[in-house]
Amino acid sequence: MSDSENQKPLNFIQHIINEDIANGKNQGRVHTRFPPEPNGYLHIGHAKSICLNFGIAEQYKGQCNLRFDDTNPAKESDEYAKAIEADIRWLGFQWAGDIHHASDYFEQLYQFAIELIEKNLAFVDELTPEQMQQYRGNFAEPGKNSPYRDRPVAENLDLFHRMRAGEFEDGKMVLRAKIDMASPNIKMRDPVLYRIKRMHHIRTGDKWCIYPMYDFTHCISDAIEGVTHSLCTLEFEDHRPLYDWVIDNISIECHPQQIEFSRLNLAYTITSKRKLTQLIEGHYVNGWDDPRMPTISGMRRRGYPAEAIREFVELTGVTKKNHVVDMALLEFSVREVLNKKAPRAMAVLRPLKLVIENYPEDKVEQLQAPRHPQDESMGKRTIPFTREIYIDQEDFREQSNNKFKRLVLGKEVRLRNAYVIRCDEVIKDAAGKICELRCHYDENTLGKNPEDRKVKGVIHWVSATASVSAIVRRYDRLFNSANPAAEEDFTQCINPDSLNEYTQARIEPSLASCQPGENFQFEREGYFVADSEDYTAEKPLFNMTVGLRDTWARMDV
RNA sequence: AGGGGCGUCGCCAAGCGGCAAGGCACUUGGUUUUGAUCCAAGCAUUCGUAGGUUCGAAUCCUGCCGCCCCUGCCA
Repeated sequence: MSDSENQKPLNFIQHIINEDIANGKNQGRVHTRFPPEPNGYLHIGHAKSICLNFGIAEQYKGQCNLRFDDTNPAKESDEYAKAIEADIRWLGFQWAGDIHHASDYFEQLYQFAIELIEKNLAFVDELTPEQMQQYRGNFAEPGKNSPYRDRPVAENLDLFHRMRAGEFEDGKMVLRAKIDMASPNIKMRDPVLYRIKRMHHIRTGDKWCIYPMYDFTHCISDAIEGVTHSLCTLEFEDHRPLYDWVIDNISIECHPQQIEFSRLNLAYTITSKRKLTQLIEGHYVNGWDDPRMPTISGMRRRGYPAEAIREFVELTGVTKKNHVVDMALLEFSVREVLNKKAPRAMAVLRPLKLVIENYPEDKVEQLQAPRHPQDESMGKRTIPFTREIYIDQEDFREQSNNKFKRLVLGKEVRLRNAYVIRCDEVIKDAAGKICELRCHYDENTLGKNPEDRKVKGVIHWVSATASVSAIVRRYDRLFNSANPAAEEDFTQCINPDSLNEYTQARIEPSLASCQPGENFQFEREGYFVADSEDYTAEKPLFNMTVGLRDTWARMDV
């Protein structure tokens, strides 16, 4: 087959970059950056930006910087910055060189502001925020010039200097660009460049009492770092003329190209930082790394491999269309990765005791089973087989039609990795609840099928006497609405059954000595991960990552 | 109202004037000691809509319709 037949189609950003390279722009150099504000935890939406920026740099043998956009000390913390670094590394990316910070450029930014003032392209304004809003106009009406707009350059220079020196109260003055109050693009109506804010900054401490705004900072930071392609989300499209205006009007060579793409929205989830915080503060979930959270840390604790997240992002593509991606695609990516790498094991979530009457009472057989049915290199594990075992309550019915391929009274079933058994008797308690099954096994069915009959069902099990008790948590979607953010009150559509805890679960012994964070497939159930926080050998705790694809559940029997 | 974007299968998404890729989901068969995996097959006479240009239009032009973003001293 030819290369072209296998080649993935390029996305629109790659087309732009290819054209830039063909035209010799930036001497063929490709340099991107991931610029988070350290004011919260990274989520699936950020994962897209990370994969895109680092991915593009990788593909074009360029570089991708990590730059913290730390221009608003009111919101930022070092704790967030550290968590962001860890999440990026976990996703499998490494930034070029040291970490950058917008605050590294505060002095240069200040000098560029002075340049704008000297060119009569910026002025110090004393309008109150309310006045400024009125002067800005609206979609229908053009804005009006501030009465302070025509101050002499020298006065602006003096005032700006004194703003920095701390002579004025917070909020008393701002530095504004002098562009066009009648612009149909409201972002161009003399945007604020600097505000006075006496706040301790996580990196510059109390050195500054004025802080530059995003629109002034971001483009210059990109240019200083030699970024060639500044990739951001759609809502910044209106900012692009301002991005270009700033770069065009200061003395700097590099002019990065801003390109906007659409955010990654996932059905049945939210990514708004405010709402995520609400989930935590309202104790709807147990922290930022709760396995139901769409945060990177939540997905990690849930057992999603980084590779699966990368693949998912790749599968969703890069365009300018607003879209909402099906959860099914994420789950597909997770299963695909885990199917290959997760060792198999057996665990019974809802144990039902089963006694094999023709099996000797103190006999224990150490059965061998492959860790992976399609990958012999993963080796084998040992599973003890005994007279008393547990099966799942859902794998037994007193009577059923032959669609039910599990254990039925009077019928046979295969115990996975072990023998064929037949159920002879059901024992119930006073309330009529099934509490024990009495069965017989066929000793000639280990590793082979009976010759005279067909046994179609296979169920999983663990030894009653040689298994370990464990807690297993199963998760379902956090919201019952496909678009929780659009609900009047998103907390009203929280799924009350998003967490199901099985406290009586039993696991095969090999699972009791694993490492926190290890992934497994519990056969016939799904993929599970040893909890990275609360797993101990004494009290094993597993989280369900995702269930197996289940065509049985779709049938109505 | 003004500005900026976007409309191709249930969900993503190629396509850039020559006769609708691919993935997910779904359906149907086959293999199987996981109702998993794997394998095979099916799944848009049609590209928001109405006109126009052309031998030929998802692709070009025009009008309309729909959705998203913008009136922080947030990023």
